[in-house]
Amino acid sequence: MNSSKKRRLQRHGWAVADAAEFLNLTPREAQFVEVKLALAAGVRRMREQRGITQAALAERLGSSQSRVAKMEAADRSVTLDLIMRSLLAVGATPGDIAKLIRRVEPHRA
Amino acid sequence: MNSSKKRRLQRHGWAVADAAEFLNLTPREAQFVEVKLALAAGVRRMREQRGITQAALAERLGSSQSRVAKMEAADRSVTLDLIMRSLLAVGATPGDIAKLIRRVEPHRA
DNA sequence: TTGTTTTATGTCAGATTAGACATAAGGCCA
DNA sequence: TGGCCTTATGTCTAATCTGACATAAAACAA
Repeated sequence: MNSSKKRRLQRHGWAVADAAEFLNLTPREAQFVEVKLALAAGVRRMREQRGITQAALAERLGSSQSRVAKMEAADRSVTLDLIMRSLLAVGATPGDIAKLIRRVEPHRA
Repeated sequence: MNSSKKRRLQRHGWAVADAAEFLNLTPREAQFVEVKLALAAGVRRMREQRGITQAALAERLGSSQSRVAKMEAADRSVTLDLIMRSLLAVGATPGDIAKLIRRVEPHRA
């Protein structure tokens, strides 16, 4: 991980970690973060595919553009609830969502 | 839905609805609630399968028995975040979680 | 370049959820 | 019946998250 991204993440409260660094977190927490990242990335991808701006999505959600930006960045201040609502708001089906989650690497037992 | 359950849900702040009644909620909100219910039910099922008590799960989560009870009831005061962490805490894999979500009925477009 | 649109970041007050605790209720066994 | 274990419900305060706003940065045209 490059150090500027690292600093940015740390500013937002993440225990910065990838691959080996994930050892800072418990395996379960690391997995949780991965799920969150995967779903947030799904929101961005589907939103862009549909040509919807963050502001437009925010309006559908009754939220704000800044929050959508933070959500897509999987900022610590964003709950899975908002991410899930966003997925549904961009038209993701349960099947789409399931697919995003299934791709997350299971952690070694 | 029987009326006692209905009353119980209403006490907890849910706009009570199933099938036709879901028309109270926007389709997206109804879908969100269904996802939440499905995942919460998954926690209960997997926890029971493994013979773990709510108190034991709470300890793994650094939470309390009462919160786990509310979570399994998909109480309004419980976020998807806690439900997701719980699934991982009872050993659900991303595949397991994906399966729970995929079963949710997509709402008619 | 300049202007326009979109996205990113920072902050805040108000709303919501958190874990904790007490206690009721249910289930089970002797 | 009486204990014992487990789950359910209600209620606190502290912690966290929310939408909103301002503004910076980036992306893209003209």
